[in-house]
Amino acid sequence: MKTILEVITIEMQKAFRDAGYDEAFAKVTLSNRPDLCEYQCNGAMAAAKTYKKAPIMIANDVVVKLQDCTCFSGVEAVNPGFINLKVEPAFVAEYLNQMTAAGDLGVEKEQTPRTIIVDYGGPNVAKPLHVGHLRAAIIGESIKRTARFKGNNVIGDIHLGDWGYQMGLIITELEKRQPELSYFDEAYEGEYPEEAPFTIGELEEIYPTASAYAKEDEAYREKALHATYLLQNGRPGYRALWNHIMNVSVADLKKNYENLNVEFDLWKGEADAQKYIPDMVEMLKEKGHAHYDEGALVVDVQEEGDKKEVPPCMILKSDGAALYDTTDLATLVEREELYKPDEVIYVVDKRQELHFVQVFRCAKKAGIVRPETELKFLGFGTMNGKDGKPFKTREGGIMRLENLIREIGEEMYKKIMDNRTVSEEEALNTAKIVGLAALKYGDLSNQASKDYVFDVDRFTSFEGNTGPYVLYTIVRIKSILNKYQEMKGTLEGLTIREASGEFEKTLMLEAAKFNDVIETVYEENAPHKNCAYIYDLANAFNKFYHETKILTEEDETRRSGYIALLKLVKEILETCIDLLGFEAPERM
RNA sequence: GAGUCUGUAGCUCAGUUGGAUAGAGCAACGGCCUUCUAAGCCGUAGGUCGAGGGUUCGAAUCCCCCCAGGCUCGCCA
Repeated sequence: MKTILEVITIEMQKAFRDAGYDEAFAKVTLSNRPDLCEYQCNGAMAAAKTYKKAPIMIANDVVVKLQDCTCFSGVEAVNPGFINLKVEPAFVAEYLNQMTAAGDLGVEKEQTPRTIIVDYGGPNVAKPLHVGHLRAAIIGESIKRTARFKGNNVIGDIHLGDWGYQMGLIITELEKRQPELSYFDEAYEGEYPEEAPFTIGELEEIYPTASAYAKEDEAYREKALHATYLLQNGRPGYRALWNHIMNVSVADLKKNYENLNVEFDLWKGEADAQKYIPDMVEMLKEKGHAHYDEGALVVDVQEEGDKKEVPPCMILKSDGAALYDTTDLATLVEREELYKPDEVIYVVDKRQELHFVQVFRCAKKAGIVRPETELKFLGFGTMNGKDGKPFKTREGGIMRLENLIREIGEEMYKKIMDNRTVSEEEALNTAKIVGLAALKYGDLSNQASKDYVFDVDRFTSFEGNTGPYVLYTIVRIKSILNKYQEMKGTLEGLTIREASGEFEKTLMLEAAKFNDVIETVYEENAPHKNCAYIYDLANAFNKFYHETKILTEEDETRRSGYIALLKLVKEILETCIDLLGFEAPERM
């Protein structure tokens, strides 16, 4: 169904036409003066130049034509030329009833669904997830869910860092520790064991150890590089080890992302793209896109209008090895072949912007993707500590993600046990849900592209504009609805009535914004606007709640109207937080 | 050095893409629980929107120039 702004704009367009003006000026927006009106149109001022007329005169002409419109309870032209609109309570109630009946709250699906790949996550195997991975996961998940809600075919890809030097390092260190293993015997021709010769804990220790050795010991480094080379060229023992590393590591990653309520459709990685590299390099050379410069194979991506020099896209190093650019390009080749995406969204640290500019230009220039394929870079800022510097543990180290999540969960658990008398088990479960909401809301309520201050104390205080506040609001609504259902046996078949009070009308107008908000959040890839909206809606509800006796309302028509409204508000809030990637508990 | 992003209340952030009197939360102060969950609600105080110039009916928003800070700048990812 149409958004409420669209409905009102259509009325406004009609009025502009009837008054003899171009309907293009009839854009209606939310009012920025809620004391004066609920919606407004500033088109008369924009039209003043075209028609060489005072804006107020145009506004007056339009207002006359709006007099019979049943949507409005008040239409007014105000100097210098604002058109102020107050909507009829019955109109809003009717709109909300349509939303209730419409399924998915009346959100218009994409007419021609597109295939969208969201590339987020990007963890390296054999390394623990840390706070640096948090934003990609949280933001990417929300982008994915929103695009999917709008009816697109959305594929989330974790894009593992599972290839290259780090693997050579691990293999080298393993060989040093357990040279007797069959993986290192070149003459060995039997089956390799099914059990990995290490646990995830050992693996996480092996990599940093090996990395440190390699920096000090040149021979060790050479060995690791050679091991990388042998792995990439298919030495069976190394491939078998690689499989073990992958299995052990991916199992652990899945557990961690599950705790974050983040789910990938594809667990592809850099390794999957490798087989596309030789043909791609050949193509780039053949078509004349690539040339050698200082020994390396590069593709120029400088374009006219660039304010500064854009370095070429590096395809092969002087020693013939592939690079970051190469892998990302080959991944696009793979994606084009397997999924033919209309759009690929990269949710990565904004510091990688230049790299992606190079890759995107090269991919377009060389025809790796179709000209109409949208390649989007969604760079996010750094998560800083209270001191404004990148977030660290109290000891100054990098914070592991599982520790961060656990700390927040424990903090929540304490608060819940302090406040309420619930069973330990329920408190633990609730703490987990609320903690995750605090974490995600805290992140998503900031503009993704900006750095933000991650303040555990603030997020766990759950006052004001926080995830827990939103959850608390939902829980309150659930509680009322449950009680009503106990009395009446059902919550079905209720109708929202026109508002009888100011707070109720505000709440209804806020609820009616939902479709417009989702549209904006989707188009702009802006989850923080989703957060801002649910905060406003939660506020509107809490104000209404405070001044209205809902369950004890004696007029049953009015009471069932309240309940119908609450049911819709709850559904909106739950839908919104689902798009943000968290959920509400039954009680708090 | 070049490019780029950021600068809004003491702190953390919004600001509907040029609209009317710049908004929230936290922190501070004052009120509201025998009544649907007080993790809530109401109120007070807090601003030269980094500085200056320009564009126009109108600028936190667009342009120019400074100031301060972050980030990036070919064989790492």
